[in-house]
Amino acid sequence: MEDKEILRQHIAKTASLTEEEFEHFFSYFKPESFKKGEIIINEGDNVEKEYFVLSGCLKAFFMNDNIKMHILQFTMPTWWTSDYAALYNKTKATIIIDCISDTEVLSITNEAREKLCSELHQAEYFFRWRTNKGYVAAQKRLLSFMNNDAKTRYEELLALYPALYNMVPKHLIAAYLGVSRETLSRLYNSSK
Amino acid sequence: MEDKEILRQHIAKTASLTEEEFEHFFSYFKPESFKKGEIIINEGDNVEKEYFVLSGCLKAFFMNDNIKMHILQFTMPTWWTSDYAALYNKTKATIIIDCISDTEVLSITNEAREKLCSELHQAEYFFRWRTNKGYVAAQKRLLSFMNNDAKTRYEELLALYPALYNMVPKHLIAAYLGVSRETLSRLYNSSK
DNA sequence: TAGGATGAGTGACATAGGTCACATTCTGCG
DNA sequence: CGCAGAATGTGACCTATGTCACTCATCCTA
Repeated sequence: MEDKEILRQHIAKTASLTEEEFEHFFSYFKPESFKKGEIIINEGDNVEKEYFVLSGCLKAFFMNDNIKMHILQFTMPTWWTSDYAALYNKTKATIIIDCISDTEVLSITNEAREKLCSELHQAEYFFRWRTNKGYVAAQKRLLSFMNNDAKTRYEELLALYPALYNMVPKHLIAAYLGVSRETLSRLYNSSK
Repeated sequence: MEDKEILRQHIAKTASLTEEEFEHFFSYFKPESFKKGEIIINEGDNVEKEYFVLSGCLKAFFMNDNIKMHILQFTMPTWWTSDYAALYNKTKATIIIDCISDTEVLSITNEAREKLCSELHQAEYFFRWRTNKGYVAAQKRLLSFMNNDAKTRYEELLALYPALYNMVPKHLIAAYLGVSRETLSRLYNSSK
């Protein structure tokens, strides 16, 4: 499917845009491609854009003392990502976003999004609902952290994204679940 | 300060409304009062409203098997709360919101908020940014959970909301931090 | 095609934090 | 005023998970 069509269908789930409005909406986005391993946002960067993934897979993570990696999000096609704290507050990036596989995105700058939102009420509506959903998902994950042990979280994750199991290395899954790779290895070898 | 004024100043930090627009905005809200211990949203309820706290303090929490309580949020004056998963998706409440002290709020129904947002572009803008901030805060808390031990999280919380220490019982702070009350007690008695 | 990354499994041990039991305040209200 | 429940502190013990050290398999790529 064409880039534009992927975005169109994604937007259409939330907001109603005329053909003309969508063309305007789309004109603010810029296609970009990245290679596996490439870093899109690095710690300390000024963050200017957010990204809508068309194909491939990204991860957004925090590095603790250059030792431990904590993954906030795997970003699959039709999901959005950025260091939103840095993007919204115009501070330096504290998280890193890089490519688990070759990835194509549509990017939009903070400035362009705000312009778009002020020009087009339905764009504002769309971005409000996108974040609403993200907020609910973040709360749910927080609750899962507080309430469940590592094994339950592991099973939850696989139920939600079966594709991940074969797509990303296990030590990254461990970094998402907040356990060591050794513990993760023991968990799924014990549950067979 | 009058209720209306509190809301006005809160909105003004994000959005620009004319006097007339704010009157319209405000007309959708309804003042409500609750007593300490009163339950505002209970598990299984249909959730129709969200709440803007004027005075007092609420907590939003999840009960695990009627045994363990996990607190998602303490809601202090000028913060918003609801079971947003239930409110947005029109599902039954899975979290409980009750009053830590006598509390006054302004409530707005889901329906009214949507009507308001469609009528008034700046309202849409306001609610978009409110959730943006909530999302960033939720991510930050998630990261803190993954990255820090209980003691660090405890110190973080007190640094952020010194008022909480004297306002809410310690076992509730423990339920927010995701540790047992015994552990919390040991933490701050050891750090003196 | 060999050698160095990279990913993964596993045993031994350390430790943060949970659980249980009981003692000790505090506090609101009859 | 006094007492029943909350709220809190603390000791003893348990358990999930982390850490370290080592091994083995896989897969690039020079």
